[in-house]
Amino acid sequence: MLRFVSHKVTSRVYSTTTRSHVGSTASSWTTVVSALARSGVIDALHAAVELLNDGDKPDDTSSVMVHLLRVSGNHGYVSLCRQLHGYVVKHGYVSETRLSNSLMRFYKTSDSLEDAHRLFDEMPDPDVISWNSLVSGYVQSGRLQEGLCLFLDLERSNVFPNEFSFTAALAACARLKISWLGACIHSKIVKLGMEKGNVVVGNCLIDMYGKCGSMDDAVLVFRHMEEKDTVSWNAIVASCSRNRKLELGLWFFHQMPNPDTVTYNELIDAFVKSEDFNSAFQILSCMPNPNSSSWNTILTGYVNSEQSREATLFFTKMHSYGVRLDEYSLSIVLAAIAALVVVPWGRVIHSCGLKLGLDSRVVVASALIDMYSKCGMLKQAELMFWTMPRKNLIAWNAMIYGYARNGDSTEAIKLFSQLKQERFLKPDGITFLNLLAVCSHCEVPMELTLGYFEMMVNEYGIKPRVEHCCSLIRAMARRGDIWQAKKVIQEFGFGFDGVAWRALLGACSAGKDLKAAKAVAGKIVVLGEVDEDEYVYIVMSNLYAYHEIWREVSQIRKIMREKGVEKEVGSSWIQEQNVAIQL
DNA sequence: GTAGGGTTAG
Repeated sequence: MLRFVSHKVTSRVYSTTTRSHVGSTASSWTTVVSALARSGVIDALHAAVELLNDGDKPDDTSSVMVHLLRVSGNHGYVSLCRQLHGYVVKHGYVSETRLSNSLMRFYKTSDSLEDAHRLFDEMPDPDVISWNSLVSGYVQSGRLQEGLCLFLDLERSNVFPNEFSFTAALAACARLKISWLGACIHSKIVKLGMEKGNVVVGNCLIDMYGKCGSMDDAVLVFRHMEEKDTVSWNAIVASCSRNRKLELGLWFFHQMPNPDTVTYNELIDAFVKSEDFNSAFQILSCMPNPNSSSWNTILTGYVNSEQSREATLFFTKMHSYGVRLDEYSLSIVLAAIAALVVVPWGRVIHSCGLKLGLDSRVVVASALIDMYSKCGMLKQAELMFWTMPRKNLIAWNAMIYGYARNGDSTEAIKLFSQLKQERFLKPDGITFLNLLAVCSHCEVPMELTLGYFEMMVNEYGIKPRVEHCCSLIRAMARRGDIWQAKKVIQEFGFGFDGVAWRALLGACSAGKDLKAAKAVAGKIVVLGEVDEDEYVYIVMSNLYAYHEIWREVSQIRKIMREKGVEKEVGSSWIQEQNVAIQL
């Protein structure tokens, strides 16, 4: 028995008319299907459900089911769709590829990628559409590696990939910045003669090369495209903006026939990235149809250039101008507020989110977790985290970071083990960075810390970055194991990275180990990175002062004065705070 | 009146 409860009360026109056609099944189903295609959707669904419950089976059941699934899926009738799936199984239509494809589309659009995948696995012969649907499902929900693995499975299967398969894979390569695979796919596209005659393929290639930092290749693809649409132009302007080629971007913009809002937003982004906020404002005030994104781009620019105060002022301006605030506006301004540590403002944005119905969106909720934990309000952060309806990895990472930042290693580790139990989530490089950070400045046994590091590399295949090694260095140095820490730097090939040595210097300084600090500072001098900031000078000067070697202290102060890296009032305290938190 | 794809803000 199927049960359909629509969102609104409807008349039963269709059910009565269809009832009168006793015996003429075909015509009633034709009525239903044509109604589904045009208007009167809800009535048609009611009629269809009644027909099915009456045991009235359409001749072309799979076609009718495809229609019903599409329409009820589009209208958000999730329960009805699942029941239709049951009907399909019960009446033995599951092995029909096009019907399964319809069901897959429903599952992936209703956030049940796992159900879509399960369905795919049960299909006797999936076609290229089944494959594309699943690959794009993974790519669109941000599970890029899994999407790419599936694409590679498709390549190995007996199904032949088409343009749609390649565009989905290229999108994943772009976001993961895997240019070599992107280039492989490009050559395959050329070999198959697909690079001409399909604008979307060209657009994806421009975007992929642009995101991978290969500006020249992006331009080359753009130049060779026979047909260009607005997206092609926007993609090339975006590539210029991303790769800091403001002049080139402007040049393309002036050639462009019909710029749209996205084009102008890209230009705003290009100016903001080169910290030319005045030009960005100018575009915002002159462009034809500014939207929330146009404003958000400037807001993001302020946050990224560490002008949090300006960001909050700009947000106020957005509000007073009546700009529609979306989930991104809220999450960006929350990042600014978190940096400024102003809880009352954070609360205002929280209630703003509640009012707009955006508070449970992943970006907003994660930003709230981050803001509350940066303001030391862990209980509030926890409340946000546990009440989130769908938690993605960003939310988990934000909460682990919250514990790490507040020095609660027990809770951080507990949450990490809970994350490991999650079926569809996998810790990433950021997760381990937060976890190792908490190990490095709390009383976590060294074996456990090393265990996490090895787990990251061996179990999850994550290549350690210099930041991961810095945490390990701090953890070792904290236990006085400066020379083992030094070995870590060299073992992982970060010997030429000033960041790693600075981390070690910080560790030496915390342990008041002057001898080791002198050696490490010497290394930084050799690397030629000593003039980058006053950090090395300040650490050494403080360390000499601690050991009461005043001659060296005044010597360093003299060098600092000469080089113009004068220590500002209070900056030493800030430095120490930074060393203490170091996340 | 059958199913699948791309660009911007995070």
